[in-house]
Amino acid sequence: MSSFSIGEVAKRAGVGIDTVRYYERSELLPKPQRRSSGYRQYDGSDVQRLSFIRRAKELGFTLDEIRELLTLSTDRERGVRGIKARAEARLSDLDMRICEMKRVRSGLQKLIEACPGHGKLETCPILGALTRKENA
Amino acid sequence: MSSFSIGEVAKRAGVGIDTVRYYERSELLPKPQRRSSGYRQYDGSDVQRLSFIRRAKELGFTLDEIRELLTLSTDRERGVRGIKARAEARLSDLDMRICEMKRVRSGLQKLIEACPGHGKLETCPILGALTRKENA
DNA sequence: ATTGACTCTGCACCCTAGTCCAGGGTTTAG
DNA sequence: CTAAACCCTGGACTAGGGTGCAGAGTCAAT
Repeated sequence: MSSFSIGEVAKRAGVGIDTVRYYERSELLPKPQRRSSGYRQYDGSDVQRLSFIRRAKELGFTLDEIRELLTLSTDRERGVRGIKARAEARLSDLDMRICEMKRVRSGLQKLIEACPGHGKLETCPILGALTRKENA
Repeated sequence: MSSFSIGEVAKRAGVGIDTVRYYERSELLPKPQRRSSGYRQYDGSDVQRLSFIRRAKELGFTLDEIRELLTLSTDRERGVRGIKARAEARLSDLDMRICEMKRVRSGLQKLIEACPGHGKLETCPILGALTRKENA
């Protein structure tokens, strides 16, 4: 039916041309047909796959993880279970990172609250916290 | 008084030897004295500075930001005010990132909740969300 | 004196996820 | 026919924060 050049498929999926070629090299996208001229030829399923990758990236999956998701998405046996498991792993990873960032945030907040914002350097608690000896 | 070799100063500050040399190249650490043999010679203040860097990194400052903090920490005029301002900028950056991660998290969570974890691939909402056409 | 641990330099390399370039060839509109 | 716009390849380059290596010199203990 309809076939697209690399520029078209890139535009439809909302990624760069170089990105499409990069994904091909990285085996995230199957090697496409070529015209006699050597031009790559794509179809709707490639647009879908590229969009899949883009959206998964927005959810914070790495390209490695996405490669796995793509494999699972064609695996009738382990498919749905596997995908849910990946998503859950991704969720708990996210939770850990959020938690860690909150911890850092509150430490920093306390220091800021304690800092008068003027006066001698010696009185700055932020500097103090960074300078103080280990486990003081 | 007491002087340390690069290996000692690295161990005391909890960083790698190569990292110490890298920080010297990057002008985060002043060029140390050398013995006649060419060996670098450090003292307590270097350990402190390295520890400062390590802790600031744990708070999520980049090496560039740390370079700034170190400059400010010796600037009598703009010192405390400047440092507080950097810390505040860092805090709001942190807030933004936490917020974004929470947004992603809740999107993922919804998909997981909707996923039965078994059955046909076509029924998997996670896959569905990734596959579905833009803004559907 | 010898062994083993340590240090020196300069350079290359790792990761991720692309981006950019040169120097060609191709397609399409006018 | 020609020019613009597109595409091809291989390779270099980016940022950030280091790590590793080779080949040579040095230090401390026995």
